[in-house]
Amino acid sequence: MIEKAFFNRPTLKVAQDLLGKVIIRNNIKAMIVEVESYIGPIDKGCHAYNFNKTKRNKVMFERYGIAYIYLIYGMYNCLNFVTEEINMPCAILIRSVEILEGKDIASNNRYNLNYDQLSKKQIKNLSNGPGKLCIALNLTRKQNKLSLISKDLYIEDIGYTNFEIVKTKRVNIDYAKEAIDFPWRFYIKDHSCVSIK
DNA sequence: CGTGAGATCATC
DNA sequence: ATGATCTCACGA
Repeated sequence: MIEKAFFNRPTLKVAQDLLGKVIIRNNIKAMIVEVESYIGPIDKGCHAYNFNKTKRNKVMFERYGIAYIYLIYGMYNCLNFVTEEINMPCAILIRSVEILEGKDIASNNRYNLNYDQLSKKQIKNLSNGPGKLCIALNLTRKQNKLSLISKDLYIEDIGYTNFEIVKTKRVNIDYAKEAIDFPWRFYIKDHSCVSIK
């Protein structure tokens, strides 16, 4: 298990170090393939821009090492990892994972089918997006504020480092003014599970 | 393969 | 009114 101090480092560093690590959840192992960083104090794309604290985003103001999960577009959840100290609202959005183990559990969460019953398209769409991976991993707002070193949700290092990191703009934050262009989205180069190239 | 509309609701 | 998204139908 990765210790909590892992998250007590600069958000952009933590985000890149998360690539290739594995989320353990309900007997599912899911490798992190794509992330985005959100840095409240200076980031107009972030819910907590300019330290703006609301009922929804207050978890971001807590200490590093917990999950921030919120509802988006009325029907989907997004999983974030909170970084930095208390009252420094920063987080990392998990955008895509590859299911390594527990494929039947994940595919049942998502499609009510076993993995070997999935179509090619369903396999591709199993967990390659922030909303999709939350369904596959059975994460909802009930897990908001959950510790990232709990038995129900934690991270492991499986020693996978043999990849290049692509750094690019974040997705779907057209309203974020100058922050639109911040290169704070990171993904594993050439990985088939990346949501958008 | 790509495109576009509709779903659906907490938040501001 | 809007969104850190996804699905489906449609056309190529």
